[in-house]
Amino acid sequence: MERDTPQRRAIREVLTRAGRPMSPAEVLDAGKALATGLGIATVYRNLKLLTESGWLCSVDLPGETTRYEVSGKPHHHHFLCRECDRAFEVAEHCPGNHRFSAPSGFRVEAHEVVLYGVCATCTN
Amino acid sequence: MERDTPQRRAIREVLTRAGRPMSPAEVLDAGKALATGLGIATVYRNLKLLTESGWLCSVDLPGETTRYEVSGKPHHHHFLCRECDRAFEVAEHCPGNHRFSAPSGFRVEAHEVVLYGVCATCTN
DNA sequence: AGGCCATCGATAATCTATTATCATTTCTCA
DNA sequence: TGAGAAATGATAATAGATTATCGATGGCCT
Repeated sequence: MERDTPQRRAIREVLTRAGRPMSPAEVLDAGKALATGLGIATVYRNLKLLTESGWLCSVDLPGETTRYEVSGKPHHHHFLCRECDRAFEVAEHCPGNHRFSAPSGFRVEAHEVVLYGVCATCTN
Repeated sequence: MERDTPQRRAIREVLTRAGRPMSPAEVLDAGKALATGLGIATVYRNLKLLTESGWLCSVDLPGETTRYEVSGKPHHHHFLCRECDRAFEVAEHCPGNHRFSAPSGFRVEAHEVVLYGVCATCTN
């Protein structure tokens, strides 16, 4: 059966609080504050488990390591801060799938928009 | 000085003809037809050289290995075929940088749009 | 033609991310 | 409470991409 461990609880807590996609390393760092001695292997194991169970979903950004975010959120895109290298969710204004056209013969089934810039924290 | 070798010529030829971003492995495959015995090290070396000289630019797509395309083209996005895993350029209709808004405090400096689907070749 | 040295090909080495191993700990339920 | 199995942490192993090494080759200039 699936057990309720402090480590697993910490990992879920971290991702819920953050509300943004996090890398395994980020989850480890933040998780240590909630579960002393937390190891990277445990982080990877649980990110995988939680993803398979549907609670998390993976987020790939160009040239970046895979991040994970709590699933079930409405359609949104991502913002990557060039300063702190953190990823954020951007829910506002999506041009919509149909707005992205491709040459004839090409069938567009999905799209991904990544914004780059400086986040609110790093701007100050 | 920089020499004119059959290998380097082949690599440039391949990327020019293709007109789309190619991975080192793709360049190697196609390049072998133009330069017998072409090796992967030579491909990497020249992709690096050509990128540093500005003739090529690198293209990162989510979860994909870095690709390279001839630089100097106007603003465009990329299309990744789920069938053949080839990347293409998509020049048509860009919503424009200003159309992608982010929460207040966030400064958007660039954007990347990646379309996923089935290319014209794989559709048939 | 002759020589220098950029370049080549093969492959070993490196790097980063992720997974496997294994002894130990600790949930969970009877 | 006690046993069994899931979970953990440390770390070795793996995987894929890219770079370094090195002896051999061959452009390019005199």
